[in-house]
Amino acid sequence: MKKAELKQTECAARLAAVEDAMYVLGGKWKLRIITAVVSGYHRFNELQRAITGISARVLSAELKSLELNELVRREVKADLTPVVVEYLPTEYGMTVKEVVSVLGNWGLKHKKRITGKSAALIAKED
Amino acid sequence: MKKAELKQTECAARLAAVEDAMYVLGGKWKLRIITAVVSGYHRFNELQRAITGISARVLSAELKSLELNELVRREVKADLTPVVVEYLPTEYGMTVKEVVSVLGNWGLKHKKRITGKSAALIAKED
DNA sequence: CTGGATCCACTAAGATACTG
DNA sequence: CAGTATCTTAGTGGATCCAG
Repeated sequence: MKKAELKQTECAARLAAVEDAMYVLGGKWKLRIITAVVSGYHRFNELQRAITGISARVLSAELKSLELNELVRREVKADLTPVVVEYLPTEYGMTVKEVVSVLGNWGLKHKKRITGKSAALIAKED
Repeated sequence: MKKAELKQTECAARLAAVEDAMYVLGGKWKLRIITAVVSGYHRFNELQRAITGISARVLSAELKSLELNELVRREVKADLTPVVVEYLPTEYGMTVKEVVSVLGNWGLKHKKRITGKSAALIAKED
């Protein structure tokens, strides 16, 4: 395999990794939910109130996904009624902070660059 | 405004910035296209061949979006037939490299962590 | 060759109602 | 309280044909 081909392969692998990350963290709600959990909202209905606009259905699905990826931890506090369920942050979940930070910084810079210059962020009413 | 409220505001602003970034870079194709352009594919059909699976419609739309955000530059080489159009990387487009890098690293680590442990990246056949 | 136009399929997500 | 079930809607992307 030649050098150029190696480069191609590396590049594809990087892209695949990026897509994995997007798959786990992307979408409309995942980061919001992680943030909320980290911020101290632990109960289901608490989260639904904190995250304006999310439906129970979606919140439920997203929490399951985050739990599978070990970004939050689900803990049943009692098996008597009323059942108390808590979603707690994991130490691993904290590792997304760096990602969020870099992404956020770029987004901020980009907005400054583009705002007023054109309608680039158009159709995404700020 | 109290300290806690300030924190909330900051947090919301960060999230908004992250979402802006996601909006500009996210989706199925944007990063792929940027990568392809940076890698030396400049013509429309060249890009379509390089990016396996993309349709002309989507490529066209994505390129417009990227151009609006100044991540690629569209240049018409001749106004005679056959018209030659080139999509070129901008220096600004290079600033996404850091983002891609961080995202990619996290994605890679995450895959290693999760693979085999569960079906977490499930339904996303690798 | 470079796309625009049209039509269609798929999926994410909203609304609402309901169960243990 | 903590979800699930069902229905519906909106956005995204694919396929195909067509025009400059």
